[in-house]
Amino acid sequence: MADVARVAGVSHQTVSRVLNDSDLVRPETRERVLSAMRELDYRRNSVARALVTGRSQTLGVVSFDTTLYGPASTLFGIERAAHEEGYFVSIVSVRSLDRESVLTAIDRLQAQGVDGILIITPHEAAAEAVLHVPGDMPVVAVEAGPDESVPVVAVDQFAGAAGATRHLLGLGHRTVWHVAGPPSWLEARQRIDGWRSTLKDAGAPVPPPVSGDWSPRSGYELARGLVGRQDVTAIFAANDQMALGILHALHEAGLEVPRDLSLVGFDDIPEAQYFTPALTTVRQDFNEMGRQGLLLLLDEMGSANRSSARVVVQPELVVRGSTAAPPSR
Amino acid sequence: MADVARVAGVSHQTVSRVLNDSDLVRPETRERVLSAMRELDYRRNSVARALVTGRSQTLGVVSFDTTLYGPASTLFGIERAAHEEGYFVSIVSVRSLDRESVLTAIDRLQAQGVDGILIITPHEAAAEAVLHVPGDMPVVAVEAGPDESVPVVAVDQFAGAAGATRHLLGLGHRTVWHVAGPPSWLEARQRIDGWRSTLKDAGAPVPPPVSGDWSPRSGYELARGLVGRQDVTAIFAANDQMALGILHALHEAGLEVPRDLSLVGFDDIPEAQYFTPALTTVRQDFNEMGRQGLLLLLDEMGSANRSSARVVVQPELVVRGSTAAPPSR
DNA sequence: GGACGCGATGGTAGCGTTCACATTGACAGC
DNA sequence: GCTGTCAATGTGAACGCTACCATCGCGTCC
Repeated sequence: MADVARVAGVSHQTVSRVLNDSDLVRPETRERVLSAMRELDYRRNSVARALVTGRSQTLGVVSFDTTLYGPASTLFGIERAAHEEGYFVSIVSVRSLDRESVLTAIDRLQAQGVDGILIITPHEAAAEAVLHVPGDMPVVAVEAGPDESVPVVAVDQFAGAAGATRHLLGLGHRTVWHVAGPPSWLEARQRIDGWRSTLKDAGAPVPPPVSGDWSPRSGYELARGLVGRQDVTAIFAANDQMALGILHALHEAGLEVPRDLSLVGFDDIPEAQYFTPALTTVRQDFNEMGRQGLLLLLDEMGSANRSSARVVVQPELVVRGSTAAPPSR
Repeated sequence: MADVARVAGVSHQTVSRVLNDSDLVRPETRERVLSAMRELDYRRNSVARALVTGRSQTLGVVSFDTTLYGPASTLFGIERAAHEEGYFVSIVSVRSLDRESVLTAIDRLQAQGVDGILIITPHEAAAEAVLHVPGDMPVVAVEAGPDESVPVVAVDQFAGAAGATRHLLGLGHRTVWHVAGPPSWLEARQRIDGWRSTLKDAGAPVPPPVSGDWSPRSGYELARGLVGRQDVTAIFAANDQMALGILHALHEAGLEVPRDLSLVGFDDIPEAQYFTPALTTVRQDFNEMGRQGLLLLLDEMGSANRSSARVVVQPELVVRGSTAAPPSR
C-alpha cells in the first residue's frame, strides 16, 4: 500500500480511501491511484483489514459430515448467497452429532474469527448446542432448531408430511404406514407429527411408526418387516433414500408399486424421478433454505441483538408414479 | 494478551511462547500463564497472528456447485484431513465451469489470504485454469488435472473403465456400449479411453459412445435411443446416476436387467446397492482422494517449489445384480 | 574468579490496514 | 480582506500478535 501511495504520489490514507470507495477522493486522484495499483499488481491484504476492523468477512458453516443430499445442497445455497453478499465461507464438518462435537466445531470457527455462524445439522444435539453459543456470536440454525432464542430457517416438515399423508388417504388408502427417520433428528419428529396428526384428523388408524437411519439399507430392512402384512397398502418414507430401499425390498418380495402398494418419499433428490417407478415425493428447496439462512444471519449481524426470527419454507408435493389407489379386495 | 501477561506476572512475550508451545518456558511459569488464560477466558486472535506470520492456516477449496456425489464426498474428505492437520477450510463454489469462473474463484481465495488451494472441478476448463495460478500459490488438482506442472490426485479412471468393460466381456458379451459423460470432463474422456482400449484389445467391435451430462435424465433419454437395437446386450454407464436413468428406460421398454441386458455404472453412490436390480459399478474412494489431495498440498506448501507429483487412487469393481451373461439367441 | 554458554525472560519493532483527527486550499459571505 | 465552511488530503496511532535481539542469572570450565 505504501508503494502504491508512493507511485501515485499520495498518502497511504488516500489509497485506503480509494480502496473503500470513499467519495472524498477527486476523480483524477482516484484514477492515478487505480493505475498505480494496476501497475504494481497490488491487492489489499484482507487479513490486516480484518485485524483493524474486527470483521473478517467470513462466515462459518457447521455441517454434518455426510453426503445426504439435503445438507450438501444447503451448503451450496449458503455459499452462493454469501458470495453475492461479499462474504467468504468457512466450513467445519462434524463427524458425530453429539453436543460436544458441535460445540467444538463452533469453537473452532470462533477461533478462526468468523463474523457469524450457520448450523445445518438438523439434530437435537445440534439444536441444543446452539443454545450454548456465546451471546455475542450471531448464529442461525438451518433446517431445524430449537424454538426460542435462535433464528431458524426450516422447511415446514409438518405440512410436508401432512400433504403426503393426505395424498395417500385421498387415493382411498385406509391408512398410511410411516418409515421414519431417527427420532433424534428434529425433522424426523416433525414428519412423524404431521403424519400422525393427519391420520387422526381423518379418523384413520395410526400404525406404529418404524425408524430407520435415512439410509437405503435401513429402508430395505424395515420394509422387509412390512411386506408380509395384508393391511399395508401405503407407505410414507421420511426420505427418498429410504424409499429407494423400500422399493428394492418390495420388488424382491414380488410386489408391484403402485399396483400393490403406494409409496411416497421426502426430499425429491435428483434421482427420485428415475426410480422404478418414478417416486412421488415431497420437495424441499434446500438451496433456498441456505439462502434464507444466510440472509437471516446477515440481518442478525446487522442488528447486534439476537432475534428469534423464524423463516419457514413451504415444501411441495410432487406426484409421480409410485402412488395409486389401493388394490381392491 | 496483555491482560493475561499482567495476571500471570510475565511479559506478553512469554504468553506468546506458551501459546506456541515453546520449550523455553519453565513448567511453573507455563502453568501460571495457562491458569491466567483460563481465568480471563482468553483466546488467541488468529487474525493478528496471520498478519504477522503471513500464514492464515486456511486452505481454499474450489468446488463445482453441484450435488454430484463425488465432489461432495471429496470436499468432506478434504475438510476432515485439513482439520486433523490444523487447517481451516474455506470454500468457493463455481456455478459454471468456464475458465473465467475458475480463475475468479481462485482470485477470491487469494484475496482472502489462503495458504494453498485445492481444486475439485474435474473439467478441462478447470484444469487449464490451474496452469494460470500464480507460481507462489500452492495448488493441487483433485480428481483430475493437467499432466504437467501441477500436482494431481486422481482415481485411475482408465483402469476403472477397463475393469468394467472386461467384466462385461468376460460374461460373454460380444461388445459393450458406453453412455459417456460430457467430453469436456477429463474423467469422462479417460473412461472412454479405458473402455475403447479394452474393447480393441479384446478384438471386440467399438460402438460409437453416446454422451450425457451425468444426470439421470440424460441416461434415460440416451437409453431410449438404444433399447430398440438387438445388438445392445451390455451398457457401461459413466456414472451411477445415468445408470439409474438407463435402468428406468429399460424397465419402461419391458427389458429386464440383467436377463435381457447388463449394466455397469461408475462411482458406487450409496444408493447404487438399492437400485432395482442392485447396480454393478466401479467404486471410487472420494474421501481418500480428498485426503490424499490435502496431504499433497501440505507437501507442496512445505517444499516451496511446485512439484508435479501424481497420486493415483485405484478404483474397485463392485459386482452386484445388474450384470449377467448375454441372452442366448 | 573471570569468561563463557545457556536456559529463561523481557523489550521493541513491525506486519498492512483503518480510524480519528489535523491540515491545507479554495471559495462564499459579509 | 477576514472568517467560516467544506472538500480533499495527510499524519500518527492502534489493532493483537510474533520475530528479533537484548538481558539476566546461574552453573561450568579452566
